[in-house]
Amino acid sequence: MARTCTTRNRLLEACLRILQEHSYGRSSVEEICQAACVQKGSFYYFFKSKAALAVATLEQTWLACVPALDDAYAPSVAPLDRLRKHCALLLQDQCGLQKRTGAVPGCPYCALGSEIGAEEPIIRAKVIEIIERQLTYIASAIRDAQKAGLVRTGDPVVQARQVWALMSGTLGLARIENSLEPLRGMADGVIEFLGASTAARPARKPAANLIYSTTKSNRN
Amino acid sequence: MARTCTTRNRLLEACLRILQEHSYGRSSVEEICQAACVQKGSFYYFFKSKAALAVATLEQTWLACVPALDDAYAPSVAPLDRLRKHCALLLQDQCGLQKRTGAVPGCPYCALGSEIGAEEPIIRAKVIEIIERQLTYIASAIRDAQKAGLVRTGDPVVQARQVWALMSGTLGLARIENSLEPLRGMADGVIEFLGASTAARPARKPAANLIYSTTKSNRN
DNA sequence: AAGAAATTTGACCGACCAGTCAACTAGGTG
DNA sequence: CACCTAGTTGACTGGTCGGTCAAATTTCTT
Repeated sequence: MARTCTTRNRLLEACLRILQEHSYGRSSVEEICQAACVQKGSFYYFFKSKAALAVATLEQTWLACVPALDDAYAPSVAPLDRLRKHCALLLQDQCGLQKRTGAVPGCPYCALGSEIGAEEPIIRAKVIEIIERQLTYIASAIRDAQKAGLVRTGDPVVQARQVWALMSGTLGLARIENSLEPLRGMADGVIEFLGASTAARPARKPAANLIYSTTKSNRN
Repeated sequence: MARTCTTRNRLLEACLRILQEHSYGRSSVEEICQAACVQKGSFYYFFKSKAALAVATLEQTWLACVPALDDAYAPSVAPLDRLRKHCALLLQDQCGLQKRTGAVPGCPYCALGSEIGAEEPIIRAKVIEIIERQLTYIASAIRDAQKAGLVRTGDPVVQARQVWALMSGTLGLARIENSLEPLRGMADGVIEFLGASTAARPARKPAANLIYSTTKSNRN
């Protein structure tokens, strides 16, 4: 029971890696299989379709970055610093991916959701689900910041969606321009959007885990 | 000389229409030709490749929406109202497209740029070019708003890129969720991002032209 | 060892797709 | 009229892709 095979995980890893380089449409099952050293038949033993693999990859990618997010949004962190850390995580991750692949891939959830969400309902549903989870983090930080009187008032849920849009749009711009530059001002943009009275300087810490990176975990 | 054929324009129109419904990868030349009532051979008489058609379509789409943008950003309009009008235009346009196609397609430039910018340099270049043009409008309004003391200070170019990211991210969210709802708070979000002191109410006017709509112009 | 279950293999299929091409047509010009 | 050019046609090519399948192999269980 314990010793199950790595094939499925290799496919998930390869899928994320390839989705970061091409679009969904240009990422063929064949290519993913080759990258994972798996035969096509095995692929369809584990996944019902290409879209099903994408869904599983999105979920896995999310799970892999939860620890880093939990760390950034730890209650001991000042509310606005949580958002700063979130932005720093995104920058750091895109930076690592750029070094490895030569391209800034942006947010895989948004890329997939935007590209084929309309034609693959299961992918759209998963993307929306993950976005909702992200919004939970952001909204909670905003709520706490409001309670502490650090920012202007307003519906935290509405504001969270706008902060998310700002982040997502910035990642999109980074992807289109293939440049990390837009990401560098992202944290400040978020803070200023929230109307921080006189924001303290961000706490610069070497964050540990990356987001959106190909997972190294092997748990089945 | 004057009476040239409509084939090329029909292809541009059909291309935009189909790009609003599918992704680039799922939009086949065949399909576009059928929608335009044109044979494949004719297609390749006018365009070197599928990517070349996409580039021409982006440019044409941009040109078609310049008048509405010029109107929204007219010097006689108060700086912040220009941004409000811009947002209203986007909402109005997505609304019309939703009614016609049943889906909220988001921004075609971003969708294309994000999907295949990395693999089709000519498309990436055109998308970036159009984004730059949009930024010119936004930055100018921000500059004027700052001069009038309506908003907080800051580099207008940097702020324009962040405002653009907010708009683009909101459009992306609307596309993913297939809902106009995110767009409704977009103008307020932009204004609040800029830190408007005590912003006056937006001027609600029935704007004339749409953005991103299939062009009705027939000029060759 | 025997048998069952899980996993792997790679050939194969039908569909689709971007792009080509040589022949055809219509309209304008001299 | 002959001729030319811009535009049109649709069959065709070479390749790719998502997905299937029956058989082979490995692993687990008894």
